Formats: sequence, structure tokens, C-alpha cells
Amino acid sequence: MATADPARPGFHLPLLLLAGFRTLIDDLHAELARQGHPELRPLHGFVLQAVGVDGTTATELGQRLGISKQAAGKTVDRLVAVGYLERVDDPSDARRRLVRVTPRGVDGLRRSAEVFDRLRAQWADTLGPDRVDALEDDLRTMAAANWFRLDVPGWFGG
Amino acid sequence: MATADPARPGFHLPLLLLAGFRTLIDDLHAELARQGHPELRPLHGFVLQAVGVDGTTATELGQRLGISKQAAGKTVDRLVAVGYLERVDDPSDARRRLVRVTPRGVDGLRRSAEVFDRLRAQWADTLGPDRVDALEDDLRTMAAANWFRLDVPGWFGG
DNA sequence: ACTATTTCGTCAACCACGTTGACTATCGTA
DNA sequence: TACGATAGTCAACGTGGTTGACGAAATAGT
Repeated sequence: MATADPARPGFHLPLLLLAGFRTLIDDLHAELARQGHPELRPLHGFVLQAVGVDGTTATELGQRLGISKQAAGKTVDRLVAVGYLERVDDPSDARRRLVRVTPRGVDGLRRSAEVFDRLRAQWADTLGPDRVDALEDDLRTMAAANWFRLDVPGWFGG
Repeated sequence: MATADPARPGFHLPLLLLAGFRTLIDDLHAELARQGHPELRPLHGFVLQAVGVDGTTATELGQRLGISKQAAGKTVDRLVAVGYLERVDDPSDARRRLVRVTPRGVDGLRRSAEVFDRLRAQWADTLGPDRVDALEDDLRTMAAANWFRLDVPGWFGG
């Protein structure tokens, strides 16, 4: 179904990594939708994770995700609109608006983690635990940078 | 740098796959920019590949990529604007507008393949050829579907 | 041969994600 | 107190996706 030339080994690697990522993400969100979180988009989990239990500000969130404070602010807007984040005033600094994960957000995060664990276990069942460990080790070695950067304009990098 | 909990093994896998993909894609485009193709975006290579040497139509391209014909048409517009694709009339069917890769597009595609091969070789140097092979085998096993789908609204899937 | 259906391409409106630039309000400090 | 740095927002824009509607051309059916 693809035009990608199977004879070019170099072209396989990125496509396979992308397909592996998508497989996990698609499975995750199919399951999350079933568990009452149909609104949760792939990006949202990363953002909720980056907000963390202590909360943050939009500017700091942008720094954590490697995006501008404006982009972070708009993403927070959307997450607030669907009930996963909330904004509260910071009593100690009238400029800042603290961003916090709501109980619904915590629930989504918890379920995401559970589903990811389950999916990883499936991979281990199919490939063997050692192969999954090796896969992670190898990727950790090769992808040391690019860990939490989410700047996506024009698909990853621009 | 990340808020991702290192104690949750399940959360690592998708992040690592994404980071691996991004590492390759970022390296590729840095090199392509150096080689005279600064306009080539990550998506473009996939699209050029999907158009193929024989050319296609926007509708068929959309089917190949798993996106709507309108989205495919707009993407073709952009690729035409930067000189990687061209549209020609189909003499045998006045409704169709054939999309073809230009010589510049072919050049970009050829260089992309070369760079990918080089990057794969780098991975093999670092991890060992057997590990890279195993990584590809394992991903091929787990990511059989999701091969060439590029529907990205809200980040992969929606 | 004429009509009816399908197909191709495009337009228009919209959404999700990113960018930069400009601006206000507030804080902290010299 | 006045000034520079910081937080947040608004506006305009670019790229990638969606659906719905529509005209023109090809095809199928009677």
C-alpha cells in the first residue's frame, strides 16, 4: 500500500518509528474514549504530564514543552474548555495565572498511564521482555535529545 | 527536563519512539537544508514518495495517504509552490489533473534516501547492526498497520 | 442518444497546532 | 519613584487537517 521502496533500508527506520508511535497512541486513545475520555487528544496527555501535580504557569509550560508562551496559553485554553485544566489566580503575584490539572485531568492521566503499561506488556508478550527493554535502551541511546519538544509546525520541526 | 515519571515504564515507549523519529527527521532536514533543500518539510518527503515516479491525481494521493482529497489537493498546492511537484492536464480525462514530481523533487527525494541510509548506518555504528535490524523487525511486528497514514489533526489520529 | 449517476477538482468555512510582534498590567529593584 | 523585566493576552499569519457544496466531465443504463 505504500510507495516506500522496501529495498531502501534507510527509509524504513523513521517510518517504523512513526508507525510504532502511532500504533501506541491510537490504541491508547481508542481505549481512553471507551473509558469516558473521548475528548483527550494525543497532545493533551503530554501537556497534562508537563503541567504536573504542582501546577504551572503558561509561560513555564511553554518552556517545558519547547513552545512559545502564546502557544502554551492557547493549548491551556483548549484543555480548560474540555475540563482537564483550570486556571486560578496566584495570590502572591497578580500577573500570574496558575494552571492546574482538574480531577478529571488526573483521572485521564491515571488511565493513560495504566493503558500505556498494558500496551507495553502486550509488546513484551509478543516480542519478549528482553526485546522491549533492548528497544527502549537503544532508543534512549540514539534519541537522547528531542525528549519533550512538542514544536510541531509543519510536522515536527520548523 | 520532562515531567514524565521514570518509574512508569509504559510511558517511556511512546516517548522514545517519538523522540527517535524526531531525531532522524530533524537530522535529515538539517542535512537537506545544507544540501540546497531548505524548503523541504518533514511531510513533503512522504508526499513525494507517495506521488511516485508515475505521478498521480490529488484524489488518489489522498487515498494513499489516508487523508481527504481536499487536504491532498492543498498539500499539492504547497509542493507546487515550492517547486517539488507540478500539475499537468490529463489528455484522456479532462477532469483529472496529473500530479508529477519535478526534477527538483526527484533530487530532494534522492538526497533524502541517501541521508536516511547514512543515518541508519550511524545507528548501526552506535548500536551494532544486529540491534538495528532487531529494532526494525520488532517495530515491523508491532506496527503492521499504521504504515502510511498521515492524518494528523490534533497529532496523529482524529 | 439521452438521462442519471459517479468521479475529479475546487471553493468555503472551520478546527488544532504552531509562529512572531505588540501591548497592558504587575513586580522588583536602583 | 521611576524604570526594566516578566506574565498574559490579542492579532495576524502559516501549515496541516476536516466537512459540505458545487460544476464539469466521464460513465452506465435504458
